[in-house]
Amino acid sequence: MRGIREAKKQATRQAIIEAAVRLFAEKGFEKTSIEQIARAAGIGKGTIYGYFRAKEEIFLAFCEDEIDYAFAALAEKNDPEAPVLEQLLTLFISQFRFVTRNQEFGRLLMREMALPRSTGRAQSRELNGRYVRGVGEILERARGRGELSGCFDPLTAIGHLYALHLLMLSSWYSGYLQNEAEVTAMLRVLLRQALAGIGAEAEPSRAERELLQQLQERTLAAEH
Amino acid sequence: MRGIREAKKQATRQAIIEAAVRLFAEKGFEKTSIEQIARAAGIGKGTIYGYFRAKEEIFLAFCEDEIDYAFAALAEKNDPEAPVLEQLLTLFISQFRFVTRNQEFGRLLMREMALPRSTGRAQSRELNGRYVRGVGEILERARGRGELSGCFDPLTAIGHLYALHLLMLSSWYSGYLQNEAEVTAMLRVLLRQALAGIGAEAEPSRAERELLQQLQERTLAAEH
DNA sequence: GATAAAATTCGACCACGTTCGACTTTTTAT
DNA sequence: ATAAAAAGTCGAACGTGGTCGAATTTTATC
Repeated sequence: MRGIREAKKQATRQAIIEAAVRLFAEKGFEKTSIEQIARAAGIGKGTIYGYFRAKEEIFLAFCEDEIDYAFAALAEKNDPEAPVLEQLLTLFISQFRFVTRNQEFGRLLMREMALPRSTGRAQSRELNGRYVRGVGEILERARGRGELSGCFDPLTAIGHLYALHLLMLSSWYSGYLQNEAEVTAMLRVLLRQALAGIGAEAEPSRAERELLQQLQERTLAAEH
Repeated sequence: MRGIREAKKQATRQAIIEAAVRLFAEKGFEKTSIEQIARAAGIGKGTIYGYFRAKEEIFLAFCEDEIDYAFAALAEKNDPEAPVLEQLLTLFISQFRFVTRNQEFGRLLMREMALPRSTGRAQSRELNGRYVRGVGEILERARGRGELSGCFDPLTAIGHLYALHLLMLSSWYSGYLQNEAEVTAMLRVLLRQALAGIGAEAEPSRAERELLQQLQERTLAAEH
């Protein structure tokens, strides 16, 4: 019976994650102690470190699961034949919602994903890679049906789009964009512009101009 | 004499920063304890918290000073009549060098700037704002001398460029870009494309294609 | 100059994340 | 079946960042 250990181990691991997530959601990440998690999971404090190297890792493990789920849900919701702009918007907004459902969770996750410490690089790249490939597929399909002019470089195109995704999250966390409506409007403009560079058409609009004006004041004003 | 306090206060503050920076550079941020900083600054542990609310804040105060200096140095080095692409590159690379001179410093700083906790928003916006305005000025000058077609929106243009700056740093910390040469080459391509969208011309190249190919493998490959 | 009020300093203290090594349970080898 | 090895468990102990209140120094008032 080689399996007794394996089975227990997975069960314990899951128990830790579940206890942790429940407590994190209740009281926040920083206000939840390792000891409380251990108690809630019915194990000793030190045992946790046999499963996770640090408190943060428990949280990231949970995020990985959540992201799996979110991507699956997205794939179901997304119409692979919709205009490329709409598909990208769906992807970005879904990421936005995930990240902002709990602000603290999202910040920790994004910090680890976008600016990982050297020990977290592999994890970061795995998560980023999934995202990047998601964007790539959308672009590839759009090219396949002629929506994008053929002469674009997939890597740099993805780069631009990924950059906008970072910009969106950063703007949200810095307070430049304050709600989903603003985020959506801003993304629409920026994505359209980026796609124009890639090889779709872009036109300005009216309500958007107003938002831009408003944001301009919020962003460019010097503080002193 | 109302000044005795003020003078001492500034001196102590500076002493803390200097001691902290020296120790951070010697042993790293996390390996340096508050008590060690206090000892090195010749004061008690608790006193530090009269000047800074958290360990991290000591470091950020130092960064602000450094950034002042870096921007001043940049303004001196930068040729305001050079092609817009070169000016942007100078700015981005200077940021890159600052941030990567000490990897750990840079990561902490960028995390605080790009994804601030709510208490750090003001600080984040102040630092970001400086950067954003720097980009804006470069664009404005370029437009003034006709290098950019007049019909671009300054805010979204800055958005795209700022996004690329985030992308660059994230790619470096995730290990996708591994040295300054790669960063420079990649930035050149992406900036040129972004500027084309804004209203300059862009053409591909040869050596760049090779790098892109190489990066594509590094970035898009699925891990399993 | 004396005294009250306010600001500042300090290290003992607290709670926490992480490490350690003694102990228990499971696996492997004979 | 049994012993040795390996893997896993545990809470005491350690070092840390941050708090607190008593003590000290500076400022304000007369």
